[in-house]
Amino acid sequence: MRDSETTRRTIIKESANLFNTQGYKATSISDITKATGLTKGAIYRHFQNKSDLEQQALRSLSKLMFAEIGQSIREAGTFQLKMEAIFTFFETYMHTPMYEGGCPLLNVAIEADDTNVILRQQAFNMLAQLKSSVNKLVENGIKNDQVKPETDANFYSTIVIAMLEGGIMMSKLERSDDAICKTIRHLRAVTQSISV
Amino acid sequence: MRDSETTRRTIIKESANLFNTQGYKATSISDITKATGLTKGAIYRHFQNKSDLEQQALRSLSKLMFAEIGQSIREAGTFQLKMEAIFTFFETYMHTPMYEGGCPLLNVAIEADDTNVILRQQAFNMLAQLKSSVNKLVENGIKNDQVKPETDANFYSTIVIAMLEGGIMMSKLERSDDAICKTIRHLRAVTQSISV
DNA sequence: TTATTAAGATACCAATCGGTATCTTTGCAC
DNA sequence: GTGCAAAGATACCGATTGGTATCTTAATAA
Repeated sequence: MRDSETTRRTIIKESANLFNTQGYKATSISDITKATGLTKGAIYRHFQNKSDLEQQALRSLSKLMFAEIGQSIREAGTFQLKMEAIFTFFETYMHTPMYEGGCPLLNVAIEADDTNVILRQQAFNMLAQLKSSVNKLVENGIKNDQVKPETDANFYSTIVIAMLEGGIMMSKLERSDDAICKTIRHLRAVTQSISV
Repeated sequence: MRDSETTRRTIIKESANLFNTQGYKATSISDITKATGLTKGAIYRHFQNKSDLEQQALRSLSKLMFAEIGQSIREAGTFQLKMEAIFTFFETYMHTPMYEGGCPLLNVAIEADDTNVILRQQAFNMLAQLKSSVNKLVENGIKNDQVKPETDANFYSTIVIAMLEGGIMMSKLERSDDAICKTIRHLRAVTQSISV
C-alpha cells in the first residue's frame, strides 16, 4: 500500500499553510486538494472532517513554533540572551516561508475568538504556553541574579507578547520591517531595565 | 416610497457588526438578511455586490472609531491628557457593544492582509490615520513644551499602537481585562517618560 | 502469481453561496 | 381615487460548499 503517513503529513503541511494565510473557514477542501495534488477521497480517509483537519493543522503549526522558540532559548545562556533569542525569532520569521501567513497564534486568535470554540481553545492554550515560557525565563533570571527580584513576571510577559503580536500585525499590513523592528527595539530597552 | 436611507443605514450597521465578529468572508448575505429582517432583493438594491457592502461597512466602522477617538482627544487639553483619552478609549471599548468583535482595524488587517486587496488597502489607510494622529499629538506636545523635544514621534506612535492592538488580541482571547490593562499601564509609564 | 487489503480516485449528494430577473407593495403627486 | 416610480419580496440561477458511497489502484504476504 502507499505510504499513508507521508501523505498525511503533506496534507497537514499544505492545509496548515493555507489555513494560516487564507484563514480556516475561508479555506475549502478543494483548495487543499489543489495544493496537495490529492483528491477529496484521500483527504477524508485521513481526517474525520474539516474541523478535525483544522485542529491538527493548527496543532502542527503550534508545535513547530514552540519547538523553534524552545530550541533558541535553550541554546542561549543568560536571561538577556534568551530574550534576545525570542526577539530575533519574531523579527526574522516574517521573512521565513515557514509561516507564510504570519503568526499562527495571532491569526487564529482573531479569526476564532467569536465563532469557533475549538480553535479558540487551542489559541488560548498557545497563548498560555507562550506566557508561561516567558514567565519561567523571568523567574529563573531572578534565581540566577540576572533579573531584578522585584520584577513582575506576568506584567513583563504580557507586554512583551502584546507588543510582538501588535508589531507583527502592523509589519504584515505595511509590508515592512519597520514596526516589528521598532517594537523589538523598545522591548530590548524594557528587558535591559529589568536586568541587574 | 419607503425610507431608503434608513434601511441603507441598518444594512450597513448590522453587516458591519457581523463582519467585525464573524469575519468578512465568513459572513454570508443570508446572515445579513436574518440580522436585518430584510430580503436579498432589498440588500442588492442598495449595494452593487458583497464587496461593495464590505467596503462601506468597514468605512462606517472606521469613521465611527476615529470620530470617537477624535472627540476624546479634542476634549483633552494637554498631551498627557490626550494620550490618556486614547488609552481609556481602548480600555473601555472591549465592553461597549459598539464594536462587538473587537478592534475593526485589527480584525480586518489579520483577515485581509493576504487575500483581499481592497479591504487590505482600507486597513492600511486606517493604520496610517491612527499613526498620523498620534504623531501629531507628539509634535504638538513638543511645540507646547509638554513633550521632550528629542522624542521620536514615529517610534512612540508605533509602539503605542502595537501594544494596544496586541493587548486587545490577548484580552479578547482570554476574555479578561488583564492584558489590556497591563499594556496600558506600561504605556502610561512610557508616556510619562517622554513628558517634560 | 495471486489474493488481500489499505490508499486513493471518482461520482455523487443536499445545502448554501453570491447574484439576478421579475413580481408585488408602498407612498406620493395629481 | 388613479397613475407612477421606487423599495422590497420572491423565485430562481449556476457554482461551490462539506461530506459520503463506491470504485480502482497499488503494495505486500502467501
